[in-house]
Order: sequence, then C-alpha cells, then structure tokens
Amino acid sequence: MFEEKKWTLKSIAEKLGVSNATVSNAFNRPDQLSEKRRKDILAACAELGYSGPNKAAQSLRKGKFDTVALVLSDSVEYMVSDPVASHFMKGVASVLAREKINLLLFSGSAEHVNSVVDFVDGFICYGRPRNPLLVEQLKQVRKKVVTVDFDIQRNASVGIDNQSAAHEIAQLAIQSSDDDVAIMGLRLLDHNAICYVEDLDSVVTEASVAHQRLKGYLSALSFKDVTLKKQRVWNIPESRSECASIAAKQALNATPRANVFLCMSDIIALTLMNEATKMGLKIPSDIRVVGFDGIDEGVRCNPPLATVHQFSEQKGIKAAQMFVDGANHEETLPYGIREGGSC
Amino acid sequence: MFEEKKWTLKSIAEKLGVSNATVSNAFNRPDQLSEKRRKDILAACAELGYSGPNKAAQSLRKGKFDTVALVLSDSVEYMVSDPVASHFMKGVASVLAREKINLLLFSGSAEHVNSVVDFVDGFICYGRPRNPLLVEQLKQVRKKVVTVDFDIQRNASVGIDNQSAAHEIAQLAIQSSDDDVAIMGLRLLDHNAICYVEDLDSVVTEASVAHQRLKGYLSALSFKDVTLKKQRVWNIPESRSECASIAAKQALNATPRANVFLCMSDIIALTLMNEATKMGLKIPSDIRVVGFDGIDEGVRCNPPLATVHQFSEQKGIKAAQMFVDGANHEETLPYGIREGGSC
DNA sequence: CTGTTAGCGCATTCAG
DNA sequence: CTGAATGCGCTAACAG
Repeated sequence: MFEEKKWTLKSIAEKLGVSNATVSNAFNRPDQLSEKRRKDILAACAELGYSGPNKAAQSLRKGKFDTVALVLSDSVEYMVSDPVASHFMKGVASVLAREKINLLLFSGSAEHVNSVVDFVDGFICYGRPRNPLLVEQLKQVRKKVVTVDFDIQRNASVGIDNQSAAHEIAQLAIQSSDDDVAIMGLRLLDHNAICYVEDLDSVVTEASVAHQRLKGYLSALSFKDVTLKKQRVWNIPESRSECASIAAKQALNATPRANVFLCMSDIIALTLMNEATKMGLKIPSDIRVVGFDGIDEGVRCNPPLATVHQFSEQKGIKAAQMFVDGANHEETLPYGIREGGSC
Repeated sequence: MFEEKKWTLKSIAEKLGVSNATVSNAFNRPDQLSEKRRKDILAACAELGYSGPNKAAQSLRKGKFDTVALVLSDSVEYMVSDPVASHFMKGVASVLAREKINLLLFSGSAEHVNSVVDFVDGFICYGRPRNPLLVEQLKQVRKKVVTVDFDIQRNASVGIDNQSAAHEIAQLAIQSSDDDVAIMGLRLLDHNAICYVEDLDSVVTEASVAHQRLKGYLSALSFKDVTLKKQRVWNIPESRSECASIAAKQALNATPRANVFLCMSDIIALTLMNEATKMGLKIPSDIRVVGFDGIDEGVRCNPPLATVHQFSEQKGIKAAQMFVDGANHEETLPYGIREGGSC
C-alpha cells in the first residue's frame, strides 16, 4: 500500500535533475521561474507522489504556522458541550476556515502554553483560563494574543459591557423595593466551592466578568432601593447543571426564600427554574428568574427565560477577525435584552 | 515588556559555557548527566527565561508532534454545534488531555489533509468526510488513522452495528402490517438535495452508515409484512433542523400521510415531531416517530423520543484510546434502545 | 559523563 | 532564471 518513496524537496529535486531551490520556487514563488518550467515540475511531482514541501519544516523555517490555539477557560472536554462556548467556537471556526488557518483547541486547565506555543501563530483566549499560571504565561508570550471576556493588559480584547448588561436585566427583574433578591454568581470566588459569598468586598478586585456583573446587579439594587439580605449571593464554580442544581436547591430551600434570582448564566437560570418547578413553585408568581448569555434552550423552555443575549457567534467572528487583522485594541460588542416569563 | 533575549538551545548553552547536547539532555534525558549538573542548568535556564527546547524544531527532528487531528465529517463551524459530535469530541478530549496530546480540529470539507498532515501524529476521523477527496488522502496517509462510523479498509475503526440497531428500533415502531412507513434518511444520496430517493437500489452501495440503517429498516419492514409505498424515503443532506424541517413539512403534508416515521437522527426526528405538533397532529395517536443517536433533548421533550442510544462520549473515548494504543482492529460498540412516546 | 558532528526538510541569500 | 551554501532549532550517534 505504501510502496511510494517518501519524497523530500531535496530528493525530488535530485530525481528531476534540478536544484532544490527551483522545486521550492515552483511551489512557493511562481514569479521566480518560467511558467512552463513550473508546470513541468509540478506535474512531475504529482506524478511521483510528492505533494509539496513538508509543512513542519516550512513552518520552522518561516516561523509561520497557519494555526491558532483557542485557549478555553476550562478543559476542552467540558467546553465542547457548553452551548455558549460552542457558539463562540462556531464564529471563530467560520473565519479561520475562510482564512485557511487551523484551529487547535487548548485547555484552560493545562499547565503550560509551552506545549503549543511553538506550533501556532498566536492565541485566542475565550474567558480567563482556569489555571492562573496560563494567564501569566500569555502575558509574556511573543505572539499574537486576542482575549475574550477578560483582559491581560496587552494586545487585543473583545467583550461586552457586563456591568451595564447586568444592571439592565436586574432592573427589569426587580419590580419593587420589597423584592428579596438572590444572586447566583458564576466564579465569583477563586476556589471550587459551591457556597455563599460571605464578604462581598473581598470578591476578586480584578475586573473579572463575574465582578462586573455583580457590580451591575448591585447598582440596580440600590437604584431600586432594595437591600440585599445576608447569604443571598452564591458562588457557583462552573456553568454546569450539576453544579448549579446544588446551589439552586439550597437557595430555593432557604427561609425566607428570595423571590428574584439574578443568575450569571442561562444554564444556572434554567437549572434553577427546573428545580423550582419540581418544588411546585410557579414562575413568575412565586419567583422570578433572569439569566445571562442568551442560549437557545432559554427560548424554547416554558416560560421562556428573560436574559441578556450575548451574540456569542458574533463574538467569535470578531475575535478571530481581530486575530487575523493583527488588531491591537479593545472592542466592546453590543448585547441585547430578551424578555421572558419573569419580566 | 519583551526585553528578554530570545534564547535558543545553542545560545543558552554558549551562555552557560556547556555544549548544546548537555542542555538538551538536561531537558530530555535526565539519565545522561549528573543530577546536580541538570538542576544547575535548569535553574539557570529558568533564571534567564529559557523555557525549554523549541517544540517545532523538536518535532521536526523527532517526527513526533503530540498532536492529533480530529477530522470532522463537516465544517468545524457546523460540527461544534451538533450535540452528537460534541459528545464524541468530549470523549476524545478527555483521553487526549490525559495523554497530553493536543487536539487539532479539521474540517471534513477541507480540500486537502496536506495543510495539517505534517503537524500531527495521525488522525481520528469522525464520520465520512463530506469531501470525498479527503477519504482518498486518508487512505494514503503514512500516519495513524482511526475512523469512526465509517471505514477505509485500513487501520483501526470504531462504530456500532447500525443495521441491527435500525432493525430493532423499526421493529418497535411498526405495530401492524397496515402501518404506512416513511424513512427520513440522512445522507442517503451523494448530493446536497432534500428530495425523495427514487431508486432505492442505486443508493450508495458502499457500506455507509445511512445504507446500513436503511437495510435495517427495510428488513424490519419485510419482517412485519409492511410494504413501503412510493416516495416514502427521503434524503436529508445534513442533520440540522433547517434541512430537516423542509423535508418534514413535505413528508407530513403528503396524501396519504405515513403514520410511522423512521428518522436517521434525533435532530431529524425532533424537528419532524415539532412540525407535526404545529400542524395539530398528536403523537402517538396520529403518527409515531423514532430517531437515532440518543441526544439529551430527546429525553427532555414531550413526549420523549424513542431512539437508538449511541453512547457517543464512549465512542470518542474508545476512538482516542485506540489511537494512543496504536490499535489496528475494528471495534463494534454496544448501543441501547430507548423507549419513548411513540413506542 | 561531556562535547562534536551530522542531519530533520526546508527557504533564502547571493553568485553566476 | 539557476544552483551552491547557510541556518531555522533541535536531537541522536558517536567519540572522547
């Protein structure tokens, strides 16, 4: 099956009786030799089964790889089944395909970017990587970096105005100063515990997405003259049903129970609505719930979920476009407010 | 920000006053030099900001890349939002992460594997690539190849017994010899049209998944003494709601209408159920519908979808494990039959 | 245990 | 337009 010789530029040049530079030029620089000569060489190569210069060697030489690493905030395993991330990846993939750039998936839990940094032209980072060391490494990397939904004080970044968005959706959810509000936070704390956030002021001072959303919620609360009770802010480490349902159950079983739930992701919100329904609670008469992200399932469910719609695919397109353009600025994308059963 | 010199193995060796082989050994072959010497060198490198041998050069030299290309059946853009593919990818990602192998996503619509073949240790191919040329190329590639849900008469492959599964689910769906059965086929024909399959015998003789499932359905039909009417077999080119709903509407509007719909994917089945509901049809009294794949949404919907459950994540784990093990055989995975509202 | 040498496969000078 | 020479950054074999 593999009787064919394994050709290299050198061996094929020798076989054809020309110099290796000529063969190289035939493939890469048409202007450097006559049309006929080029066609002859290409034809002979095709005939012999040589399909062109080895890409790895070519890349080593040129320092260009036509590959970008998409650094996810969490493990690849988890991220591929996250609907928000999927839409983002879809957007990225669409422009990379057009530009004939390969896509390497990289885990935000990996130990070091070293394992890929020498194979890629740069990084698109979707969300702050779970491993903080990666962030430090990305700051140092001598290649293009586009960050999404977080910032490393360097290069390009894209995101939305999380604070305004959170403020708006919270405004919509809160109807009177008597409302008892709970905040189901996503990654508010640095560890993986599903727990109350005891000390709001100590929450990551860094301008993380969670922090920005929290600020937006809180400003809406004060705007509406609502006081946040003790033990009303939750930390959920991942936007997954498994995590969210634990927090949801506990939050729903608290006495007294909050009647407005501001959730930092749609997954959290849908999970909470699901748990509430199981407990016989009605939406919006018993509790009101708003999400964040704008995933499809929120539209199909009953009642539909009120949420901030992020246009994740557009975000991916934008990030990838900025990458190929070598952009070097911060981009703030629009968002939409989607009304639902709760408001 | 980048004041640091860009070190290479050579320059760092010179700086440290040792040979480059020694530095190389310090990083890769601890047994080749004294513990102390190694620690000193590694410490000095860390100090100077040299983070180890360039991976691209290392790979060129060793011919090993610690990267596998996951060839999807369709564009990356489309596949990341396909729930079945996502589960498969999840499985693959989990074992690759453990093995510290990078994952490169590759489109089944790409023109040539050349753009990545020199960067990877091999390929895992999920479904027959949309571009037939890729299949030919994969047959020739001098690297490991594991195929999933199709076969290229070479190397390793994993899949399920599609024919038996289709037969079983069809048996379940068909209740009497008076049933009027329609088959909503996925990629039965080579082109992209949504249409009837006029000539069943001419359908791809190759043992494609669609063909195997069709055979399973047909054997169940004859087992149940049911005759397939004219224009009862549809070709749907992609497992997407957009495509499926067109076929579904037409199939549901046919007079007389079939009362049993055998769908080659859950997406198709769910879409058809959705269209049927819009038309006021009741399941299972008016029509019965069965799917194939076993996606989560089929469990949550009302009534639940009867289907063949594929354990896609397990399939991904198996495929990746076979890749790392260098397996060279055909693996047939189990499947499950999930009952639902229709049967 | 250390250093020297010869490539991995290629692209780019620079003479001719 | 062509061909010889140099090196991208590294590792493996060998010699000391």
